[in-house]
Amino acid sequence: MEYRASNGMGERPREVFRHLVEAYLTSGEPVGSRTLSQRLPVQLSPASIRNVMADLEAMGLLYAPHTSAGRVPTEKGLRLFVDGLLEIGQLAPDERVAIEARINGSGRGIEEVLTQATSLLSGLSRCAGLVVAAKQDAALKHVEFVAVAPGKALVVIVGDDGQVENRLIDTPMGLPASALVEASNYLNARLRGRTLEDARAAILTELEDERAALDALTAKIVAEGLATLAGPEKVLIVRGTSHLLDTVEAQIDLERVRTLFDDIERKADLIRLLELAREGDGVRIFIGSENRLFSLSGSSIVAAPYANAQGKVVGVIGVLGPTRLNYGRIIPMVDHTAKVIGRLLG
Amino acid sequence: MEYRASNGMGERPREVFRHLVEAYLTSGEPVGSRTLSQRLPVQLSPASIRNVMADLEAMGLLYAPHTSAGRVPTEKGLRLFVDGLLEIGQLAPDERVAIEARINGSGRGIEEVLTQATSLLSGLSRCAGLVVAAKQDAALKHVEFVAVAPGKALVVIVGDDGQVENRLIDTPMGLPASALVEASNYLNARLRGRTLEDARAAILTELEDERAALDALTAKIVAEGLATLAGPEKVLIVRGTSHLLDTVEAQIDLERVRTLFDDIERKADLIRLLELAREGDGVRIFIGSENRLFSLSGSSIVAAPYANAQGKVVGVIGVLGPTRLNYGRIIPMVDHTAKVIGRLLG
DNA sequence: CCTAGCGGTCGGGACCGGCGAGTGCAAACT
DNA sequence: AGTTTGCACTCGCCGGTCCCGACCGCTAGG
Repeated sequence: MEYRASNGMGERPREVFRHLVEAYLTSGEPVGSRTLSQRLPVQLSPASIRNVMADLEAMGLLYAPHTSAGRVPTEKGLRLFVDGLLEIGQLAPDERVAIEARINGSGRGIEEVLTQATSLLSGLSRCAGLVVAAKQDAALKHVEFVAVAPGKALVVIVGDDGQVENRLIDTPMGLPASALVEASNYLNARLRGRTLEDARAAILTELEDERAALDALTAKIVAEGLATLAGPEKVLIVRGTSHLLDTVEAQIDLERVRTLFDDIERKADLIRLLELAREGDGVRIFIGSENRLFSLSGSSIVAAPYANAQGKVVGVIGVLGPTRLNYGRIIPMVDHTAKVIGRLLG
Repeated sequence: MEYRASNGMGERPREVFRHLVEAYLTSGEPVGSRTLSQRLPVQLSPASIRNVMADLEAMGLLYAPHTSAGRVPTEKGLRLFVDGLLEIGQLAPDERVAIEARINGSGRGIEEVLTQATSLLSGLSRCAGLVVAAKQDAALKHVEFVAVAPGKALVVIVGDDGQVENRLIDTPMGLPASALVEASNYLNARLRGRTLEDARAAILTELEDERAALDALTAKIVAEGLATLAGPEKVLIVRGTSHLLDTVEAQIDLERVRTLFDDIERKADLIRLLELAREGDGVRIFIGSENRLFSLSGSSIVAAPYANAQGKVVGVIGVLGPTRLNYGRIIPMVDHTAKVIGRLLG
């Protein structure tokens, strides 16, 4: 009569698997049956463990780099581990304090806070730290057109979060100053408190239907201003990349690290990947080549979204390291950092 | 009767030295007397060359990593080489074309142009590419104060080069809108066409002397606006860092590369170093640990300032790689890129 | 169902010797 | 005197061998 867990594994295999992964995570080397039998809480001979491991290997959770080496978890195995078996540690009190102190202590600018948080995370986790701050869908507070030269005007957009954005647009020659003022007023009346994406479509259709009480020139300015606001710009901050060279694996397979650096610089793929972490509000974990977006051969990402005062997700912060990283320690770390940032944005 | 050059070296030693460095630069390995004797245009036996090399070693220009290895130039030797002995090659026509096409073809935004140029440089030189764009002393075109919330105003500064900058300032409660307009007008009248640094001191003293025809409130705004404009902000763009892992040396001495990455991220030192390249208008070269600012152990920087239409230096572009890089090829490359950028800014 | 033991496999580290590149010195050459 | 030749010596590197330790799978026994 045996207890069967939902994942279709008996109690013993599960325990063996869990300890194997934990041992692997700290050592980075293949784990053999002997080591495991010493480590396991229940008394179990190496031979029995070998049998269990053979089963696990058949399930695709483990593999042996070569005969007569220990076993290593596969990506599938790691996934199972983090999904079900991982016991998430408590954040060490000193780390908790460090995070709060350093983040609260940094300057006021939002970008500065994020930079601080990232480099802190990278330091604590000894991985690369990442932040994506989406500039796009913050609610708007104010829009202003400023003439800067004949035929040129500047659109200044101030977000609710204090973020400021500006674009240069071309204006028709001989545009009266009043048109700019009018355009500003028109947009401010409609945009305030809404997100850009939100308002844009509505205003554009309104303009097309000529329901707006604007003269042609002003309407043109408004349209042009809106168009430039389209760009879904994201900013990506990366810190502590040098940690990517720390691991033993990196020394062997330098080529992999090279492509990783290139990917980070290209950044587009990385941003797209991190965007996936926005859905759902917990920590998300991407292991190895689970997704095609990013050639993270042998790398994992642990990322958590952070929200502003209105509970709206405005960005993602996380950590990038080898698949073999201390998930139990890093997950609460990322989680807590995201929360602290969220609190600070409120 | 022997010809003696100004650097206190005979003709033969100089030739030997030059060829040794060139050989080293392409191979990266210590160069022995036999190899050199084959390479040298004049017939000379290995033994004679050994004698010459012994002299050069005594002068501190060469050193042998161990007995019975070839010689390698010291930093002092490299310095001498680039200063006097280096024959600067012509830029290959296809490279010239590539540079011009890619830079001219990129978008209009100045930052985008620089990013393109940097990643191009990094690609061609197979090193990391660097740009420092100084935001500070572009001439100003327009300044505007925009009220965004009670007690908050935005200062928008538009530079001659189209660069836009903004800062949030606190304003006294109950500030009339007219004060902001007045402040804008006041500053525009005085700032236009001058650089920030230029105008700032003058205006501040004028304010203190109360010579300005402004009411107290407006004066306060102007002062506050000016204060926030102080920051000598620089932007650093780095591309192609993965090339730093290319060289054979890197594989051996990963630790060095690690600190290099950290330095690049910290960026402050790097910027300070690159700023040195602004003085004088040619290409400047920093070899190894010649300067204390930056722990560029084993790294060199080749950098050139670029100027705007007014001939004012507004930034520095360059390349960061191992000391052992093909100076003859890279120097004209950096030089030309800087010129193309300058032309584009005009 | 577990355990103990056996035979087999494989990677890694230590050791050794030969090879080649390069040096320095001294003697011979021009 | 400067240059070349020859020679002895020093290293670092490479490949081979050997041994050890860590594992595994299998089978027999509790």
